Amino acid sequence: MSLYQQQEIKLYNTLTRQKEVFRPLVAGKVGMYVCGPTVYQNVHLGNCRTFISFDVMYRYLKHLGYQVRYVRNITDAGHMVGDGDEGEDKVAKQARLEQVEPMEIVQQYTVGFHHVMEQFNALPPSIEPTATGHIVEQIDMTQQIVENGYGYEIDGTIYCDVNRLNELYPYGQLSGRKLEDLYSNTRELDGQDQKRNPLDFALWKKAKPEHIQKWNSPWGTGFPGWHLECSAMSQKYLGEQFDIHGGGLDLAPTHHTNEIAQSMACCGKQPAQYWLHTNMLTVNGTKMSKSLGNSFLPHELFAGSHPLLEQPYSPMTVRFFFLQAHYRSTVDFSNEALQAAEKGYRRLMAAFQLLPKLSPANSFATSSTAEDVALNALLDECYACMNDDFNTPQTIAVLFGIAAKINAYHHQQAPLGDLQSATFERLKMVFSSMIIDVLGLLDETNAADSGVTDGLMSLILEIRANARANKDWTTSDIIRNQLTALGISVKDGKEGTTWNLG
RNA sequence: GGUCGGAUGGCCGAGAGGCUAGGCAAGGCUCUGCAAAAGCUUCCACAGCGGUUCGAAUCCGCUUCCGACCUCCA
Repeated sequence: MSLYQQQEIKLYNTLTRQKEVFRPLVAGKVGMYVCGPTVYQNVHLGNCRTFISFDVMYRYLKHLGYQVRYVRNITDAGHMVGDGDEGEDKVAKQARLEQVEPMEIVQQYTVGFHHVMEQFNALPPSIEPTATGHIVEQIDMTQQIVENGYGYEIDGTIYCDVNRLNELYPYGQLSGRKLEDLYSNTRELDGQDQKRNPLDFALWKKAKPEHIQKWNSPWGTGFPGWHLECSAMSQKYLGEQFDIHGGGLDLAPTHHTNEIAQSMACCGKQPAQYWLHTNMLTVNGTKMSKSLGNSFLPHELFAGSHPLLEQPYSPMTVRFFFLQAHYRSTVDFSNEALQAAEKGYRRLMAAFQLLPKLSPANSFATSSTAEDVALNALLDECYACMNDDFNTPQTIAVLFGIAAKINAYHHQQAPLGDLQSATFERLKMVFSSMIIDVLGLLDETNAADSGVTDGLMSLILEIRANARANKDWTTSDIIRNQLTALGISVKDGKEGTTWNLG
């Protein structure tokens, strides 16, 4: 029996604006699509937050035993700079600015993106398709939409007919908007004259002669509209209908709304059962965004090399910081908050390190005790919290409760022997599963651990133990102070001396 | 302007009609050669004004502030 058969997940569906019980289309399998980055610049932290949120969902679903196919695209064409249809392709523009091939831009920033996600310990998705690698699929989908009567061609560009689609289903549903509201707020933009209606959007665009990234199509030379790649690729790898579609909240009103439009126009089906949206990262209460220029690059954060940063923050500190807020809430970046997260993360990992060293003074309980019941309740709660729309902050709160238990057992402030043997095994399994497998936290505080370091530390601490036995406090304190200066903290406990980095 | 979402203790952040959030910071106690760590403990918050209710941070109105989207952004 898989864990998922014992756990009922509820998740907040943007489409219905309520929490719903998660039931995959195919029992035991989950198809998840997340809108990935446009690779024309360094990823910034807002993107990272979104991908870390979905990484935890992916990890948790896998932990529960689901077979998950996680598809996250790389946008390397068709994403426009500026307003309307006359903007320049982002990748092409960057290529022009850096005087290199578009594919060089794509390569450079894709590699950089992967590197950063690896630093954050995010698992790679199952499939990471690119827009340029799926031009044929996008042309096919456009043709199908035209055949179905929801697309029309004007001078080599194919538009999606939003008015007609709205007869089929409520077009603005995902962002809670009605078509007339959308129209009343449409701005008059240059270059939109050829569309029948301002809300119509391009499926395929005619390329100007100077355009670098372009392909042949039934309508002449052109390139796909930005929204189309996600529809075409999710359909190819996950089917016409799949379970979860995710992305940043800012994608909901336009990009995801149009993805739904394309799928409805092509297949007459809502592509995803559950739409999940992560909220924005803010700095001083304002959305962190590329265009506002208030974003830190991940490496600036890790190095502390940004005027707004008082110190470096490690990838795991940042990951932990993100997970201490729910994915649907905004998170505000500040030095104070990050420093608090850093200490909390270390506290949690210190307990994690103690866990394998625990053993009961005498023997385990053979029947139920109050302590045994209390601990089992905490372990159950970890799952209950994750099941509740992947509530990582609550889960972490429970993990801190468990950490306090572990600390108390270790310092013999509470008797480990009050647990039953099976409960102790469960404690070890659940605590490390939650921290390592589900939350994806690496034990950074032990990162420099190696045979040599361990050996040296044992030697040093043995010398110090001798000094202490002789009440040679001077030597003892010199050793401890020097180690502290090196970033190694030494803690003398009843059961001996322990050390760790940081 | 339209639509949507927020305002929680010194700070960050969960929760969502009665039941401890949690982390960080601060105070006290225990332990300790000293320290650190740890455990216990104190600090009982929900923007304002009305209303519903036996009971509201949580529901309903109004007010004030803030943000997001409506152009590109995760």
